[in-house]
Amino acid sequence: MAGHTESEAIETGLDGPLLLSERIRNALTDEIAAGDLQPGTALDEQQLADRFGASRTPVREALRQLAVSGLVDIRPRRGVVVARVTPERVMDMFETVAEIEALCVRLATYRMTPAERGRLLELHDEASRAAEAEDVDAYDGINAAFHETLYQATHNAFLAEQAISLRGRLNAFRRTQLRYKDRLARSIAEHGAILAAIAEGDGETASRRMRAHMSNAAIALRRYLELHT
Amino acid sequence: MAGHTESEAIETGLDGPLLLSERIRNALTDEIAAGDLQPGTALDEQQLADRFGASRTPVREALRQLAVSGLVDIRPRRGVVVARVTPERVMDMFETVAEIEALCVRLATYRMTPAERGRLLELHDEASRAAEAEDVDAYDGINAAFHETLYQATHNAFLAEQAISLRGRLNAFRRTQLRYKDRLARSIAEHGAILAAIAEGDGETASRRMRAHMSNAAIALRRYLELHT
DNA sequence: TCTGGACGTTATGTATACATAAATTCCGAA
DNA sequence: TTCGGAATTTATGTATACATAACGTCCAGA
Repeated sequence: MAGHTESEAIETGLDGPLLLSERIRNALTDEIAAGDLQPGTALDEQQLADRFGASRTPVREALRQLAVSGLVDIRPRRGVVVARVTPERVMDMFETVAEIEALCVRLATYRMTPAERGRLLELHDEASRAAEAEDVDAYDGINAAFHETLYQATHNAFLAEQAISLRGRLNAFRRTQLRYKDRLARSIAEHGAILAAIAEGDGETASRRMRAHMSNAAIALRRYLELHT
Repeated sequence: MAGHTESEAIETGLDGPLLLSERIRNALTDEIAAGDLQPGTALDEQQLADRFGASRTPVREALRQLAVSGLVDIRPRRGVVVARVTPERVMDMFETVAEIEALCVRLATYRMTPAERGRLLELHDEASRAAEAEDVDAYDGINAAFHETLYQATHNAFLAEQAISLRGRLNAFRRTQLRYKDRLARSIAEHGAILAAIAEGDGETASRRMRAHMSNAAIALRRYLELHT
């Protein structure tokens, strides 16, 4: 993929060791995504600087960038906190991602190369095996690859970037959910149905099925949120 | 609108005078969007600091945030330049925005309140009058309001934010284009067709028409790009 | 004249210092 | 004891200073 990603606009990926501010940004992103830094947590600049063995300057830069991504809230002169999102907002995000995914599938159906189609089938097989082995982590990884392959197959680099970015932002808030055993199997089945529609070249059907697929995940998520808040 | 916008995550909009870094960010955003700062232009930190009567620190913060938004490219230790986008990328962006708009219209059709529907019709009338008066600037403003009203009418605050943000990013690159007289009239007609579908509650048709509407604008843009590059 | 490398210059990346607004604490009055 | 406000403290916002990598220049050699 020739297109430059959001992050590449800063990192370039070529110039050897990352800048301090970049390393801090990545670390904080990971920690927020993993839930190590829970929503509402205050982020003290000096404290973070000490932790990373840096001064406040690169820490500040990292925090400002995280704010643009929506991962933290900055209240001028009142500090930075990990963004606290309401369940309604999470559902809004989920619906948005679902619609974007549906959109990507539709475009991808009409534009993907045979190689990309093959890659999707391959990933689907891998996912099935991971599901049978009940290896949830492996499934998660393959699942992400499946979706990202779809994004790339739209042959719209910008859209793919947006989709990846959105998916990442959602991940940051959907903690350790969706580990129900039957959800995994159903997810596989739903992927299969989507692939079938793609194989027939029916982008509209594929799109509808993807929306339903994401919607099912959202319903599971809503149940989770109602239980654990 | 209760939802907090991307930028509000930083500005809050309540705490009186904006931070220096915010003012600089806004100013640079406007200048890039207006084309005063052309793609490829190198942005010297000290120079900008002098211009804004500030030190390098807030300038740097502003530049980092612009990089996350994709308005500038930062190459570590090699400086900041206004993002140079290829025509292909602009077309990718345009297609993405078109699909998002189509998506918004579909959701909005099924969810908008009578008040929102009335507001759309009102804006449509205003736009018609501006078009007849050939007041392009007024039309631009009303047009933006029309689209933003549609975003809000999805009743998905996150999606609305994304749509506004994407539209803004596209604006930043589509210079002083689309001033063909007939394009304006056709744009009005297309809006009318979209509204008609909305009135009938036919979200799918409204969505298709919006996609076509944006596609027409994209075609005009492509012609412009091919001519002026 | 052209190529290549060393040197000097410049701008970025980071650290530190200072100003100021917000939060906290403490004290006095009711 | 409780409430209100002033003083103190703390952390953010900004400025400045320093280290270093990238760039340009200049000169030597072919």
